Order: sequence, then C-alpha cells, then structure tokens
Amino acid sequence: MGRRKTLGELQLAIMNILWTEGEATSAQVHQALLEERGLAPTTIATMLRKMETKGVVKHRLEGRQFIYSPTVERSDVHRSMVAELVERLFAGDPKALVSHLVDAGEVEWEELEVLRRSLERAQEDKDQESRES
Amino acid sequence: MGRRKTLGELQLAIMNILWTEGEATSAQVHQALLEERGLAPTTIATMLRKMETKGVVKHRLEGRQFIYSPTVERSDVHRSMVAELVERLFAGDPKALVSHLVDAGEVEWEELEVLRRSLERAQEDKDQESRES
DNA sequence: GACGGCGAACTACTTAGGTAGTCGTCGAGT
DNA sequence: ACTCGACGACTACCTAAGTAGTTCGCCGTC
Repeated sequence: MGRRKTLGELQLAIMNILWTEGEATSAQVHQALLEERGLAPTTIATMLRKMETKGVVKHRLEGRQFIYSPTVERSDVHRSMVAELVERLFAGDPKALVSHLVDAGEVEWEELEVLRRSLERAQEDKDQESRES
Repeated sequence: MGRRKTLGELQLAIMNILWTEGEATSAQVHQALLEERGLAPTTIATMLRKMETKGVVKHRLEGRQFIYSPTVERSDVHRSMVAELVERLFAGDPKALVSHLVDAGEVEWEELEVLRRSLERAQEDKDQESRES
C-alpha cells in the first residue's frame, strides 16, 4: 500500500493542520487557511475527499460531520519527498544536498557545527534510552 | 521574467544531458535517454518544445536541425527547487532540512564534520581568489 | 408538516507534466 | 523531376493538483 506520497502545496497545508490538530472538520481546516489563502469551503472539502481517495487522510462520522485525521506521519511524508528531490537533483546522494545548501548560502557552514553538536547529543540521548530499556 | 523553475522528472533528465553536453539535438537527447526510458523520439521533441516555451532551453538552427541548449544554470534550478521544498516542508528553514536528513538516517552526523571541513576549505579558497583578483 | 441552512457529493474547468501519433516540408539521392 | 526519409509542428490523451459552482439530503425549527 505504499502509494506515492508526494503532496501538493495545498495538500501539505491541509496536512500541517491535521498533523498539529490531530483531527479537524472540513470547516475547521477552511477556517485555519482562510487568512492566507481565502479559498472556498468547497475547495477544501473536495481536496479532503481527494486526499482520502489517495489514502493520506481518513474520516470518521460524528453526527453529520466528517472529522478528518491523517493516516500518514509527517516524518514519512518528509522522508519520501526529500528522498525524491535528492534522487532527482543529486543522483540520490543526500550529502550533495547539504553541500548545495551551503554553496547556495542557505546555511552557513559554521551552523553545521552547531547542528552537528545538537544532533550528536540527540544521538547520545537515544543510545542512552535503548541502553536503559 | 523569473518564471517557475520547477521541472518535472523527464525535464530534469533532459536538462542533465544539456548541462553536461552543452548542447544537443532532439535525436541526441533521445538516444541518451533510450536505455533507461525507451521513449518515442516525438516525446522528447515535444518536451523540448514545451521547455523552450517555458524558457529553460533555447535552440539554434544548423542546417535543418534544432540544436538545443540550456538557458538556465543547473545551480539556479537546484536552488529554486530546494528552496521550494524547504518552504513547503520546513517553513523556510534550511537547517531543519539538514536535521531531517540526519534524523531520517540519510546522512550520518559524523559526515557533517567531514562536509563542514571541506566546505570551510572551499570557502577559504574562494576568499583567497577574491583577495588575489 | 413545510422550510431553510449546513455540509457532503457530484461535476466541471484550468494548468502542467508526460506520452505519442500524424502531418507537412524540405533536402538528398536516383 | 520524383520519391523517400528525417525532423519539426500540431494535435490529442492521460493523470494529478487545484479551484469552485451546483445539487441533494437531512435536521432542527416554526
């Protein structure tokens, strides 16, 4: 059942709401996106139905309302979308992406050191956990 | 004139050929992609025409052949596509992408150190150059 | 018991990538 | 001069995302 998990712009915006809220009705999602997008309520509803067909959300019925919730993890979507980009642009080499970010001035190389430290620490914490369990 | 520089899978494959070769005819591109894709020659030709409309390639006439060449830099395309992904997935924070790569096990944090060193060195080289010029 | 509103469903349309068949033309070789 | 092959142009589909209008059913209210 590992379908294509590549989501479009609006779909990601909707998923972000569902991921942070846990679940929401079509109207709630519409409300949340109204400020920045100003879309019709039907647009959101249609999109949610399409996303359910695709298998990235599901709904349960409460009264006469559909309450939608995500069926995929944020991290899974991130993983597959990043992997696709790396595949397409950097021949599958993620390190090339990091190089690119620095070359393009998006990330200062000094920041890599900071990042490395905190990630290293996170790794140690994880090791600690598994040792304890 | 800064159109959307988001290219699809096939378009990227074609651009990769043009970027490495400098220029090529439709037939040459078709030949180069035949192994892995087995597409009809007309498909390549149509795509090149669409890409010219979009402004990412141009052609010159030699005899009765169109010789295509890129009009955008590989690095520009990489930049805008990575930026779009970072915008969509990581709220515009490129450091979050690096974190993700490590969390997802795509890049070992130890490699960041190696990468950091080489990038730092590259930076020094660049500084050196500008000082010399 | 008819009525109005809300929300889901259906339908339609646009844009973009991808794929390919058919047509027209022009130059080369006989 | 005439035919044939190569190659660009045009046209047509398909799929996916995005956007929204219209319809229909149901529920509570008067």
